[in-house]
Amino acid sequence: MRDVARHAGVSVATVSRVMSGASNVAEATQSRVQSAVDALDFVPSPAARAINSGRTYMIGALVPTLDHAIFSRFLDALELTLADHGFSLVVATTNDDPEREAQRALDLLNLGVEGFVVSGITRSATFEALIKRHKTPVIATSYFDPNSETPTIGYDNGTAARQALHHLVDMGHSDILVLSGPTWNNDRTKARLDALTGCTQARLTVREIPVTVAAAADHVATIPAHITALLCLSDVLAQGALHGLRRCGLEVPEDISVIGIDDLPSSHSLWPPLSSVHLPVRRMGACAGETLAQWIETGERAAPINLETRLEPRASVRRITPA
Amino acid sequence: MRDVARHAGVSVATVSRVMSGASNVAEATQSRVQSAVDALDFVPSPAARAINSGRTYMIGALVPTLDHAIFSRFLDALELTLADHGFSLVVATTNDDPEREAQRALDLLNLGVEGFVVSGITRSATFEALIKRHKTPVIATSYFDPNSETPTIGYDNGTAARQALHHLVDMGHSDILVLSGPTWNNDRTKARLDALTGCTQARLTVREIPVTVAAAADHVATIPAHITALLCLSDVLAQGALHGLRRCGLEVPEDISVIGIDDLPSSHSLWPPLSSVHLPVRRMGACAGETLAQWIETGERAAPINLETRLEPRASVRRITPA
DNA sequence: ACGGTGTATGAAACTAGTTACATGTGTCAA
DNA sequence: TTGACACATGTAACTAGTTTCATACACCGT
Repeated sequence: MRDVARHAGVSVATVSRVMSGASNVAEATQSRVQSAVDALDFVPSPAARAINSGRTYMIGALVPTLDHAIFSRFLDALELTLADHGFSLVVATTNDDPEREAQRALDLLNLGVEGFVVSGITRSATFEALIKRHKTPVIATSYFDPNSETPTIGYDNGTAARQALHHLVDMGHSDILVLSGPTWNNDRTKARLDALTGCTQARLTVREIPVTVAAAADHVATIPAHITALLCLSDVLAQGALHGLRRCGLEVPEDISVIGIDDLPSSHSLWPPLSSVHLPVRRMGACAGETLAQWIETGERAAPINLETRLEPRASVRRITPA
Repeated sequence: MRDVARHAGVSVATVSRVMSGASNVAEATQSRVQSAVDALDFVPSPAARAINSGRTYMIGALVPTLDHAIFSRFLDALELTLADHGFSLVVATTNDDPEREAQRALDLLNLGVEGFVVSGITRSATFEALIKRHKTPVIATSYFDPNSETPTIGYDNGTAARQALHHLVDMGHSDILVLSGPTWNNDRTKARLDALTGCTQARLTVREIPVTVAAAADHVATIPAHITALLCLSDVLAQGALHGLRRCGLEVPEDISVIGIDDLPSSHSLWPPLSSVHLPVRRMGACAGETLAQWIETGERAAPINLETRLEPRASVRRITPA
């Protein structure tokens, strides 16, 4: 900038004024500075600006993975909303590992993020200490708990699981196999599972497997004969189950009913169309972005928001008369 | 930092040394500074560090959308690789709009990104001018062109389209409907389409529709009777087509064959399993990350990389004997 | 006792901007 | 003609750290 000032025969203050939307700089001076800027290919340093304004306009998002429709939809909506508020989104993946989450949080803090959006409410002590120290706003998503210390913007995973279960029960099913992803370090899955156990209307058998199409497809080969319905705690598992059942020569829903949770965009165009519980992840992303932007601008801590999940009954669940 | 120095009874230089991995600071002084840091909850300013080092360790990614498996897989791999090299990923979506891409690029530049990963090779003049000025490394992906001015790391979209076409031709199909997404502002789709027109082994009818399951499902209701195969330029369209054909009472592949391009993870577990051309997007993400990191560290311009696409023949294409 | 060497530390100059305050000039009204 | 005021601009003090260079002191060998 000193160079530009010298080249234009003005002071650095004047160059600074021109660079940041000149308020009261003479027309002539303005163009003289602009020429110098062009001649020297001058670009102002973002870091230097940030040091003065104290702002970076960056938000960090910590998600288990980007390679899953549920998180990428969420992030898409989040990014769109944040962009509207002048914020940019820095993404880091945690693979559901709290230690890695804490490490990546530190990285983002060292970048200068002004706030965080994270998945779930379980965080390592390191992470907790970090955000307390930096006084960084954090919003937890994919979860709803009005009493959580960090504001949650999401849905009640227990309710979602119960909606799926009740649908199966309503349709006459009582021998149900629950296909779950790992509950280790995953409070969303744990909440879904916890809501199911203790249910007295049906006999539930729970199986914990990796959340992949292949694992679910392989697993359904070993389903006990008395099972009439499959409750998959995520649509990816349900898709795998559908595939695996077909491979075993079983018809859905004639031989066995299947329901999922997530309602991925592709689920309704499967064959048979997959019954599922819709999770409002786009809305969640927009809400989280809006709320976090507000929090940062006003300094007022965000309030938790509960978004409703919705049962989407489709053809993969059949009504049966109990034996 | 001045406060910490005063509190510990040392100079700012010493505090600075302690904060950045003390090399030669006396044990006693070190702990005295640490106490002061803890007492005052001091956290160093990333902006001030950046201003001195001239580094931000941020990479910007510009993609059409996050809400599409092909881009989110790519970004997942990219983020993982960049993290290994100490870089963080800032994501911005462009919706395939060059003007918006340029705007978002400017935003990211004002954040201080040290490099860009973009989709395709078509950029607005504004964008071009911007990166020339800032001398920011840019890598174009999802495309391969060894002669492009910006290095490309990706696959040949024309080859991918031809692989799909040749498979259909090999299986005896000559009356083919091509379902394409919009070519407007999308050089990847355009390249695929261009590779097909001029083909003499089959009669091609091209239809351009939005890239959604619903649009494809609706469209297949109007397929001319003589068509024996559907070539979808993306798996999302193929999935929609599969769904729509079923709705029309047509069997795949008995009544009509369908092939896609992308090979989304879910495609092989559809019914029927979808034949497709596999695009190595994970590898592309890893390569792009690796290469860009190298470029930034060494200053040596990256070389283009061509990744092979691969035909995945599955059950959705049937061999027929030409009438 | 003296000089050489090494380590620990501080003062001040640096990174690249922004901004408060002072100053100079020109216009207009009293 | 002079005071008041607006406007344009420069000076210098800020933002928050890093780094160079100088210095002080301890230790060791002669």
